[in-house]
Amino acid sequence: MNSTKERIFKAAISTFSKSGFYKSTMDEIAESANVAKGTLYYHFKSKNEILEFLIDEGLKVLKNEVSEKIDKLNNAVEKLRTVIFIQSDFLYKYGDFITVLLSQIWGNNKVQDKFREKLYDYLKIIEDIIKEGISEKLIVECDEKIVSSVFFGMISSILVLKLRNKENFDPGYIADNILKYTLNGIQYVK
Amino acid sequence: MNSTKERIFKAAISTFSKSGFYKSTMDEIAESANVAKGTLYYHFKSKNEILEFLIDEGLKVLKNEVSEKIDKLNNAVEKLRTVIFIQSDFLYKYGDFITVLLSQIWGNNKVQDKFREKLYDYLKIIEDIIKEGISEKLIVECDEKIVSSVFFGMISSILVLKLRNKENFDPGYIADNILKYTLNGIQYVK
Amino acid sequence: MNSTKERIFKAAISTFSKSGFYKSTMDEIAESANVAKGTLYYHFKSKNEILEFLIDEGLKVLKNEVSEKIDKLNNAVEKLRTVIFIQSDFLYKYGDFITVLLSQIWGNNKVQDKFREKLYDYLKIIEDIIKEGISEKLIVECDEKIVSSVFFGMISSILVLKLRNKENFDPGYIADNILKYTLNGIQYVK
Amino acid sequence: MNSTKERIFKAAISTFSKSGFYKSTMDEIAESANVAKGTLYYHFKSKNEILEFLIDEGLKVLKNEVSEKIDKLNNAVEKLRTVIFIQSDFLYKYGDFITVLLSQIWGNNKVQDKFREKLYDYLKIIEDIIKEGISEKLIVECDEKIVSSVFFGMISSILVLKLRNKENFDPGYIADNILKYTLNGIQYVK
DNA sequence: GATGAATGAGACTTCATTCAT
DNA sequence: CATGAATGAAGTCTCATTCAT
Repeated sequence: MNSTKERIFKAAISTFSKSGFYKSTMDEIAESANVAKGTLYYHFKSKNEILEFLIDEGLKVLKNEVSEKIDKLNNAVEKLRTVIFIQSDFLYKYGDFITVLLSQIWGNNKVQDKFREKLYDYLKIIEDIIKEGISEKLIVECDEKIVSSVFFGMISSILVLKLRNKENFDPGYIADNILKYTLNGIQYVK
Repeated sequence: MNSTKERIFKAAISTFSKSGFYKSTMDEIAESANVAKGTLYYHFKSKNEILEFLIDEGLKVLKNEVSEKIDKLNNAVEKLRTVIFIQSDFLYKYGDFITVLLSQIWGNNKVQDKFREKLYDYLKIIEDIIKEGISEKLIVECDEKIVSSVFFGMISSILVLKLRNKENFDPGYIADNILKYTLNGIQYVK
Repeated sequence: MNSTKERIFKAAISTFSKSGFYKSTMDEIAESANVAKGTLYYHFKSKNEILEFLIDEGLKVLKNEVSEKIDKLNNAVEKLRTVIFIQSDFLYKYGDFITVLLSQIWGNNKVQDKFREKLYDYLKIIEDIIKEGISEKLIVECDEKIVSSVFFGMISSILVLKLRNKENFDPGYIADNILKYTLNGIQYVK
Repeated sequence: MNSTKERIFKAAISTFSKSGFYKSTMDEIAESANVAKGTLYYHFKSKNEILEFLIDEGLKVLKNEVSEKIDKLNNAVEKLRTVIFIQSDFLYKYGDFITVLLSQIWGNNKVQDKFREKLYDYLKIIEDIIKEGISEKLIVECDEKIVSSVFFGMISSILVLKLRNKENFDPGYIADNILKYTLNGIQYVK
């Protein structure tokens, strides 16, 4: 990615996250990227394509971070621990991207369907870990579709927390706690 | 709420959920409500105000359903069970509303901040249940802000599931499973 | 004029003067008159008709005040003195009406042409006084069309003054001075 | 001012003058300027800003014409003579602009207040001439605020005359006469 | 590669007017 | 006489996109 395109990319994430995709204008993105409006169209076919590119890249980074770290581990519980930590850390580092993602995957039109498909690829990684954990008897028998969705829901949870507690948001603390509840449950057992 | 305003209200939910808030036009809403465009403006000041009204009403219904059922119970675990069930059922019945809500609460502009504030009112109900459970020793010591956010994240989880499995989405089954994992955790204990 | 129509009439003058004819809405007028919007249409055919009625009435009052006072005088200079004083006083009492009038008589469309025609009727009164004064050798030979127009221009002058000096606008002082300059000129003569 | 913006400027004066500011539409202006509607908004933020720009420019030209000619003269009476002549000539050349101006300066809303402020800058030039004339004993002691307002009122007078006598409007004749009456008064002196 | 003036479809909104009550 | 809910034509403005330079 050459430097102009990268500047546009970053400007777009920041702009979309601040104002949302629809309220962001090509003018804003161009200004924020310090290029002329026409330049956006030299690097991207359309505003939609910027969004698509952005979501592709973001999910690619997330998937890579997860895959990389997970491959070195050989215990499903450790892997899930890692997933939770990475998600929390990712949101800490790339909150703007998550904001854009979460604003765009609901709804039933084509673009949103496409984005969700990309998301499912990520969820499959989690599903696989869960299946592995079940067969290893480290995780209880459960519906892996539901559980992987719950893992995704955690991203929403963490973003809600972050937005609620802007000043002191500690991704490590969050991850630790969520992990504990997820593995052990919250019910008190005598 | 007189009948015209109600027709507009319903048309708006359906339209926003189908096309998203920004891609929905006042023309579409008017047509779907079978009124003239001007009539929308007789009952609402602006498109934004329709959205606001819609989110207010939706969250009010959700809060009422939860409060009503919860007040009859006197056990925090039972209450959380109920919350999960209601959330799942609510999403089954009013998926369109949830779609609109989840598309609008991320981001940092004024309107979204306002919507999130309304959401926090709902989360406070859950926080209270958790505090109650902790003091009753039915729930383990935990950070109630995090846990209540996780409970909200479940709404996202369930919507992801519903969108993924359009044909056979069974709110009872989902609720049962999520509840089990939430209370007992997913780690296998010998 | 029954009481409802009169309330509308007064509300219209005040509203038109505050916001101008085009920015005033029937809603505003109705609210200011404390009647329902439909009631306006019971008493007037249209918004334009309200304006027309208002200008007709206003000019009628001005013409009457002038005619009444002038008929008792038998000296053209005294008559002009009276015209100036009445104009100044009228503007003091009915500034809102003058504001509306002065905003509506320029331009070339039909309505404005019509309003100007009504105004010319007033100017003719002044022309006649001037002609009378010339034949009586009280006033120098001059073009009475020009001079009567100048007398009208004074209304603009006085409104400008009033708007500039909101706090202390003294119609008597203004009238005295303008009269002096008009009769004697402003050039210093040895 | 580049050529597109200038075309819009001229189209706007002509359109506003024909139909008045409020009845003129952006469509009309665009068509008259031979540009697309969007182009108007590329060069001006809003319809109001076109009006503002137009009034600024018009008054600037008037002030410049007056200042330029006046600076060469060193006699207050000659200066006033020049003012009257320029006003009359300006109205002959740029009647459309004067029409727009006179339709917009009455009333009490913000925009009109702003326009009047700009007008006062012009009146101050006249005030200064009058003060000068008084100190030179060329002009009688008088209230310069009133007299400068009267000079402005003449613009209204002349426009009334022009509108009344469309076919034969001779700015030189008008100026000569008004000047005579203004300096010497209209009262016959033995 | 980059620019930015120009475009025009289409969005939101306003508001005078109507009409059944 | 009076009301006010409903209308829809028409206006202002936005903005993604194009294209000649």
